[in-house]
Amino acid sequence: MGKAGRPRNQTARRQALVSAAGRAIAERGLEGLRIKDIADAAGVSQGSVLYYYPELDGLVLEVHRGAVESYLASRQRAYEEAPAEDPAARLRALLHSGLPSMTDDPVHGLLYELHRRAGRSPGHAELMTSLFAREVAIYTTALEVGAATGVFSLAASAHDLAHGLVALEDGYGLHIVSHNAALRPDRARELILAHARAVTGCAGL
Amino acid sequence: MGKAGRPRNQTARRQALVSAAGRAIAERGLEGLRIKDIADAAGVSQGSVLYYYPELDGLVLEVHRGAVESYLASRQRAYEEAPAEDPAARLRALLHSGLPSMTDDPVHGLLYELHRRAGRSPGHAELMTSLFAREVAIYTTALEVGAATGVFSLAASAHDLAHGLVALEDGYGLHIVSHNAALRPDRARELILAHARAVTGCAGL
DNA sequence: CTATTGTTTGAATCTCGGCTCAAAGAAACC
DNA sequence: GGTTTCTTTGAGCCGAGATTCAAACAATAG
Repeated sequence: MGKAGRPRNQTARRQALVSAAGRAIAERGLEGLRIKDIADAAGVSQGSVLYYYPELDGLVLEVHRGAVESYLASRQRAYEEAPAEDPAARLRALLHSGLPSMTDDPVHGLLYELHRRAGRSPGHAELMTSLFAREVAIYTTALEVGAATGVFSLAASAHDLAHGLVALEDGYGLHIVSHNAALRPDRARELILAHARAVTGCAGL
Repeated sequence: MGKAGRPRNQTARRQALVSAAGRAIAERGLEGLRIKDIADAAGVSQGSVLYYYPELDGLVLEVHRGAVESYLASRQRAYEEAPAEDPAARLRALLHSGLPSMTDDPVHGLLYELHRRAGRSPGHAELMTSLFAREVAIYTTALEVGAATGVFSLAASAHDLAHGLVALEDGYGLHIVSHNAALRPDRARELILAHARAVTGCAGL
């Protein structure tokens, strides 16, 4: 009764599809997402897409999950690559990594696009919640380290201040990806930095 | 050569359609918006919707415009209804009017839904830009009055602080309408209030 | 090799919603 | 009454995209 046949190698193909779907969403948005786009981006036929993801929602959720993870990883990296003995520089690097760049930023654009589903889909809401909490955690650490070494003197609890910084980023970021003409990325970055200076009492930021 | 015939009364019908479309969008979102939904909500046939708005985009833009105006009017009202001799109370009222309420807030939900189009449609981007600028203006006034009467001692220019408050609202509001489980409206309100206290140096907030 | 099962394809079908349009209805004017 | 113009309707047409599916193809075991 030995089983035979071609072995499954679904994980590789799935990852390729997730990546392709991410590119397709970034390009045409969630509304215009067509199975054909995903298939083209992945270099396979429409049938294959359905073979692995009979429900497109599952694929989109996977894209969201991947975007959240890679975004968090990139922020963590930005934080850790700054000199550990300079908490101000680390916080600055963190702040810098949290705003969409001048040109249309694919990562941030994708995340905002996917967050739009959160209001109607528990799965996406969960991912957004998790992203927020983990960003807050990174900031909290950064602030606490600065306070412990005497570089920062915090105006409130590190946790509360971290919430504020993340929310500020989200608010400004929303306007930037939405092409608010009155709010250039440089200006937003400067405003956030000024806020951070105020709440940390650290002029060197 | 006297003209004859039924007079046009398009404005009334157009407003009814805009209102109906707003309700339909709030209910099913922009993605699922169907002409039939608008027609049903307005109590007319599909043909009538097309008669007044051959391009649905025009109707959606009108909905956005209306939402922005009525939202700004409601905030201005909240500000002015608070006692003029108490700048702190006025600022508090303003802050209170800027966050989605506990229950799914139809106004904020609609605005966030419409702002999503801004990244791809110049018309919507313009409305979002205008909304932001006018909110900043209201806050700037509120802060300057408080500073002039000695109730506030501002940590930075009123204009910059106003930007921060609006961005904070947008950031927290985004998470609230997206059902971020870790950020209840009460908590967000308290965090914003704390931030306002810090930058105005006004403990009475 | 054959058998067996996993994978891929793309043309055919199905479905939904936008759009057309001819006809009917309504209001003003003669 | 009749005429003219604006308005409304809804059935039917149409296309875009999802979904199905039978057949072809590939890898591995025996």
